[in-house]
Amino acid sequence: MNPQIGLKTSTLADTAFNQIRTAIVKGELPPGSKVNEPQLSKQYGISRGPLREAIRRLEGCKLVEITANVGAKVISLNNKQAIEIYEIRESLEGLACRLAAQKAAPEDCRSLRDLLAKHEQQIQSENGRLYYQKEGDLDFHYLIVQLSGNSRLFNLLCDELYHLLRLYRVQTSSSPSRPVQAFKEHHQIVDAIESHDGELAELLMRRHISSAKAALIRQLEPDK
Amino acid sequence: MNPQIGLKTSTLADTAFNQIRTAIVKGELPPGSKVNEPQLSKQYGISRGPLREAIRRLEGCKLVEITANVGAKVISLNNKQAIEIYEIRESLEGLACRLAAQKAAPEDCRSLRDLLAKHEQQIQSENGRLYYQKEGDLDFHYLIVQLSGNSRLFNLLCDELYHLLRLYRVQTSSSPSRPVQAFKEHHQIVDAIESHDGELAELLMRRHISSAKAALIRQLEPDK
DNA sequence: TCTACCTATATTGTCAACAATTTTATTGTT
DNA sequence: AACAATAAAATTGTTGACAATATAGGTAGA
Repeated sequence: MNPQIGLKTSTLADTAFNQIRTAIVKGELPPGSKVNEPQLSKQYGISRGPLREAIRRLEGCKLVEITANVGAKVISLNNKQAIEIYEIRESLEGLACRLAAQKAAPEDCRSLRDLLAKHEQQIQSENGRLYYQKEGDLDFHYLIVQLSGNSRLFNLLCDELYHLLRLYRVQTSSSPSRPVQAFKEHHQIVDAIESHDGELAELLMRRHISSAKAALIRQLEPDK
Repeated sequence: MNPQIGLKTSTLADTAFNQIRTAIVKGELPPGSKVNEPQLSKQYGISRGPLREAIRRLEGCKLVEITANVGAKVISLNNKQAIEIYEIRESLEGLACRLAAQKAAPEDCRSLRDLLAKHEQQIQSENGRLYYQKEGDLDFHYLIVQLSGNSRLFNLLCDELYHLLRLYRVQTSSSPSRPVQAFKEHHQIVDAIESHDGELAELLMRRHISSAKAALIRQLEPDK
């Protein structure tokens, strides 16, 4: 009788989109590899119609590149492109940080502190440190973007750029190289947000990401 | 014999994508209106398959919103969303400007000067002034983003955000309200770029767009 | 008149078949 | 063996039909 509130029915194209995106970001579909429609169609048990719609959406997210009459290929980021993404990220997360500082409520700051505390605990053990290298850093950035209150910014960063960065990490099998330093910088950023100093928060975040970018560039071997 | 170099064959989905996108940005498909598949399919003389792929790509560009089993609607930007876009634009074009200043070659600066001169001529006559209000301003920003050399940034701004701004302008039938002042600011920005002062160029561009945002907010009536 | 329910219509979601193109394999020639 | 031309296979592009869902309209009852 009730149309099952909260249990939103999803279309095959949507679920395929999510599945393939996950597969790409996890590296199961390696960068540069071809996206074979008949194969995936069989694999997911759907016909090519919805599958192609999913692929078109992936194209919109810049996760695959489509050539007419040839098909889709999983995107492969070269170093130049990775640096481009870092530049954009530096700018946008600076913005997110400034906005977050301007409008952060006390409970928002508490959430940030809680997250930092959790990270501190995890960073005690080597295991936690590894975890932090992998996901903890992104968690922090994720939360700040959320606090910025700019939903389009959230979309842009969390639904698009972060996926690309994950992809790049898998591709180069590299992880953030400076967890302890990053952790300190996170603390400074929260301090700035808590005192509603938007300019400082933006500056610190930009520096933070710029350092990460510099670390990335440093470990690059000469690339075409 | 030759596979027709330069005459790249395009797919029906691609052409439909471009046509519909233009129709949306021009206002022929008004914001909030439903995207009817059978109707458009008939209108463009193609079947629903490629049409749906085109719509999925439009979803990726955030120009339509799709609800499962209901269909696609042309996006309608409320004031909050427009401000969000301006915030992002401010940040990203600041970045573009800084990068452009860092790497601008003499001929790049000449291109900028030429464009400004052209705008100055046009701004003499009332007609030109109207033209400048409509497109000249975007031309300038377009060129700077190009000079930044960050191709993903170019994509983001020129292929996505600018289309949304055009859409919003059509929607509210508003045009940039301060062409003379904007023109002056453009000059300052080019000066900064020419002297390779990235920081200043970024600052000026952010101010420039921030002013536009402020003008927009000023002329807003209270919105839900 | 309003509401609830049912019916009819239209629209979206999905599929399988066909056409067009590209990629791979094969053959023949030098 | 290397190369070009050709044939075969596989893949992409497109279409029309059918199923599932949502929308619109109409009828009965209060």
